[in-house]
Amino acid sequence: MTRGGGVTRDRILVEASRLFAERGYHGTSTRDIADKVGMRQPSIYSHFATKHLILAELLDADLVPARARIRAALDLAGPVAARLHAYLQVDVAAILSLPYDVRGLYNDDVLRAPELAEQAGRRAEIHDLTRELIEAGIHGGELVPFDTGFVQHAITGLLLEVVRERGAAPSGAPAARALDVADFVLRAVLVEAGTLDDVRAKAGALVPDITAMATPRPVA
Amino acid sequence: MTRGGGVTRDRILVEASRLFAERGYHGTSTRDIADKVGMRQPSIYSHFATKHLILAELLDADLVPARARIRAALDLAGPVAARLHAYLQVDVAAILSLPYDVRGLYNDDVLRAPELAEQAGRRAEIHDLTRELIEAGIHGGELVPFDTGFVQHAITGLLLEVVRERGAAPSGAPAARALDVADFVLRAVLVEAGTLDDVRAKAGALVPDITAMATPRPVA
DNA sequence: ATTATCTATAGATCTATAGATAATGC
DNA sequence: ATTATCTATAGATCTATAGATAATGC
Repeated sequence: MTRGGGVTRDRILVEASRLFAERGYHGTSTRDIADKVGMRQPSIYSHFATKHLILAELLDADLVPARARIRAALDLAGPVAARLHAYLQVDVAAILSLPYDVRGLYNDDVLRAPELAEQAGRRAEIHDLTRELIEAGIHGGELVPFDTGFVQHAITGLLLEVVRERGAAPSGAPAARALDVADFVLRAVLVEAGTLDDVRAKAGALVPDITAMATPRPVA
Repeated sequence: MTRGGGVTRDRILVEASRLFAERGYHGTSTRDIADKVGMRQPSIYSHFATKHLILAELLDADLVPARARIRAALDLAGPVAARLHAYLQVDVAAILSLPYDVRGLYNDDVLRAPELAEQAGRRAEIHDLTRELIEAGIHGGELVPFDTGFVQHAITGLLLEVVRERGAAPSGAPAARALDVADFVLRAVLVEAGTLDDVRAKAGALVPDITAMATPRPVA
């Protein structure tokens, strides 16, 4: 079949993501991937010039929309608490809905490879923007003055662990877990515990905005 | 030198832990480790029968005391909130004080290897006991009824991320970050936000108990 | 006599390239 | 004419073992 619309390419990405999650990037050979797809090992190279580029594309599938989401949360107006709550909901739901198994993507060791410097940079940028949002909330007195870096790491840790919990398949009902994460973080950092219901209500109104701002317009 | 008291063996463990953190277990060769220690690659095998056993020993250095800590927290009497707060403090401080670079140890993919089944079992046991403590707190009305598994994953994610934040060297003042983690989690799960100061005070009193119960008696 | 190191190497990988073959598009 | 696959393979690893050598303990 010629011009299959990238079906084989997509299958390589899906199977590679599963194997990376199962055995890690270094523990997965191009032969392993080819076997799962049902082709010979060198045929992988008809679709990707190097093994690193497979991982880079998987990372970008998560990182590029994730960066758009945190930017959207920063660009919106209104209380930080509601924007943070909405951002977390949208972010968790989006990650849990990806067609790939993202569990193996964020092992720091792999991201430190020079071939993935661009992706590492994107991730650092997301973390910077997250700290910026938290800092605004602390400065405005809405959020408890934890160390900003600590809160960013806490959020990252929560996201990674929720991803590990989901397992291989995209989650059927990610909304419930997304709300758990948003509630957990806001309960931890909100100064006025009594305002959580209000924060949730305002956040609910912002969710469509963030989703819309972070959804790339269809190219075709 | 004969009978060096295991100095070389210890150096292998330290250097291996750093390399595993930097490039991952599969991305680190026994030659890489030997180079750092300053010996030839096969000499590693005078101290460890297989490469997996190096990782197993590093994992156990964390897992065995960690299991003792969560057991201690479960065995103590009194409110769950204070015990959970104390446990988190002691646990974070202990992990941050380990002489190894623990960042690379808990990538799920490596733990799934059959050679590390024993360590995977220990880790699962720690997670079970953590869920048990949380469940007791929810049942007693002290903690918000989040999904127990979610809270356990949240704690695990926080711990892993704090470890990544610390970097390669054992942290000089782990107590501050330990308190951050304990506060963050308790704020997130405590029903009565106003009782946090009281929880902290009670937890402070429990810290020495957990530490004592989890410290193995010197064998010699 | 025991222990830790060394050199040399077997045997099994792994990534990536070269070049042939077959199938579709124009 | 273009594209995706295949077979074959180069060249570089990687783990682990065999067996020699040197240094200390008794």
